[in-house]
Amino acid sequence: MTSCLPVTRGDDYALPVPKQPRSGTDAAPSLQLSVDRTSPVPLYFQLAQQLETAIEQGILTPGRLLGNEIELAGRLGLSRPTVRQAIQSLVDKGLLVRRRGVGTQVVHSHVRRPLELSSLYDDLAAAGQRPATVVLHLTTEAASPAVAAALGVVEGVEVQRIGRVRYAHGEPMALLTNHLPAGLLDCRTAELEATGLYRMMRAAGISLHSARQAIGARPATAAEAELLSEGPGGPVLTMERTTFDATGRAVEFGSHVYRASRYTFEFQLLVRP
Amino acid sequence: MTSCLPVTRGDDYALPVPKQPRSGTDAAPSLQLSVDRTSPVPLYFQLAQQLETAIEQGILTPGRLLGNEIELAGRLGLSRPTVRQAIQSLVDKGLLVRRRGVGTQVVHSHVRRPLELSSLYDDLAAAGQRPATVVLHLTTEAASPAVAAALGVVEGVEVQRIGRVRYAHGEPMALLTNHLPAGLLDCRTAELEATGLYRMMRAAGISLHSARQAIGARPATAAEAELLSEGPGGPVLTMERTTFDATGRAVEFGSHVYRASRYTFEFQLLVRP
DNA sequence: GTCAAGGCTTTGTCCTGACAACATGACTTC
DNA sequence: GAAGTCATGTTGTCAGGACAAAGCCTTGAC
Repeated sequence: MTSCLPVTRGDDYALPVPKQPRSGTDAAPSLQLSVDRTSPVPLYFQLAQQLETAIEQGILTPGRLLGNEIELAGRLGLSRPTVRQAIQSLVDKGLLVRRRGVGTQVVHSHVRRPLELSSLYDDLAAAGQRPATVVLHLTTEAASPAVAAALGVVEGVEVQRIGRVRYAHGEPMALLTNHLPAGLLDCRTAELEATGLYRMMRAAGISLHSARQAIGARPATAAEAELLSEGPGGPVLTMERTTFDATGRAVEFGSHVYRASRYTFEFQLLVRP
Repeated sequence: MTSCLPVTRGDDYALPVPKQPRSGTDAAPSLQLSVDRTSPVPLYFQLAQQLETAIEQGILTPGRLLGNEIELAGRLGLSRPTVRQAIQSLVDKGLLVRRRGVGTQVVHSHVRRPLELSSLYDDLAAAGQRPATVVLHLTTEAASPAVAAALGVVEGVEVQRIGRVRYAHGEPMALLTNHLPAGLLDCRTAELEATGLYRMMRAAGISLHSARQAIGARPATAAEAELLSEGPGGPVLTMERTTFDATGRAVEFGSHVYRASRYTFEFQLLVRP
């Protein structure tokens, strides 16, 4: 267990005016950072997590300069590449900004999390809206041309089809239709109604890697309006998504319809330099 | 200029069956990679670009294994960290997948580009749809509560307001309303009608860093329907976006309305592990 | 007073070397 | 024949050092 004390370093005892650390934004972090070398968790990851929580908790305030990398490495007993790797991971997340000749700075608020492959179930649960699900149908059928193209399978091959209504606070929010390659996931109605599809897939060892999405809008059909308790012809948000695993095989094709009056897609995104 | 020849390495002259490189997916890349040490372009970046174009052009086919990092470094006269940095940048883009003990593999098709901070103008131009713009108004006004909150300024402060109609192939596509902090950008109608707002901002040295977006839908108002040549009450897609620069200051707040019958948001996204 | 030159600080890039963790296939043993 | 074990190959992690490039501030000259 390597630890490090707060306050500044040892170059503050000589000069009367000890040469402020340059930038107007105060530096000299008074945080306690430490790494545990006996832990199997990588050192750079330990450091990154501690910095991230410090930012989240407001201990590292926006605009604040981190100490320079060399000094930080020395304080923690790490090498500079390790510290750089930790910082880089937070830069990739958009929490820090580096400027050569200046230092590394905490980004000025606002930025929270970049866009992730979100699941409606988790989003609702995180927002405290008690999600609930009713399975409308759960069948296997021959892949239509559109489904076959999305999943990258031959037309007419057997695929699993899941139809659900998702509720929040007892109100219908969305109509979810999903197609999965046959045999990929052992779906049962009880499970589908208790949790989200992505959770089930992850639990089954399917690693979600990337997805292709299209978001649009159109008037609701009569059947959709009925199921969503919406006026006929009212606008609905549509989202089509094909999800791929790490090897690039499509593992899911979803075609979802949301009540426009109750739902919007919100996300954050970063510009890569 | 360090260069490297195609074909395999020198361990193929002894054994009758030269011990295939393990995996079923063929390895032994026959690509020509080279780095120019006199160039100011970083070595890792040169390598990353060459690998990326090789993947885009299909020279590196999906599922194919890259040679291992040590050998690749040796062939190019680079060190392993440099090669790793190049590979890592492509992993971050979703083009490659690493698996410990196995190797680095080209991702299996589909994946193209992750979501970027896209500009409608550039998107249309890239799709070959000749975008055109008409400026409706270009004024400065006192910030409304909503605008002030989005831009992080005090209510009532002067802000610039831009209203535009964006056309594609002569058809109206979207109504764009943007608010900018006063004095940030010298906007002129001629420029606004010739290019996109983001291009102007980048050209003015404003670095776009991150953005917060919300996408929804609603019925069009009478005025919107008129401007968009859409039936009254027809569904429109709405997008609100606040863009931040590297220091976290809001540089733009946009409130856009798209014809749902003509436009959908399409994007790719990655899951970070 | 203004502008240019130089020095300092900090991150960016790159190298060398080493060991650990994991996946895979072949071998051995039961 | 099946299961466990070992060897091998690959990426993951980490150290320590060196120089380059860029930003910022101070100093100096005009």
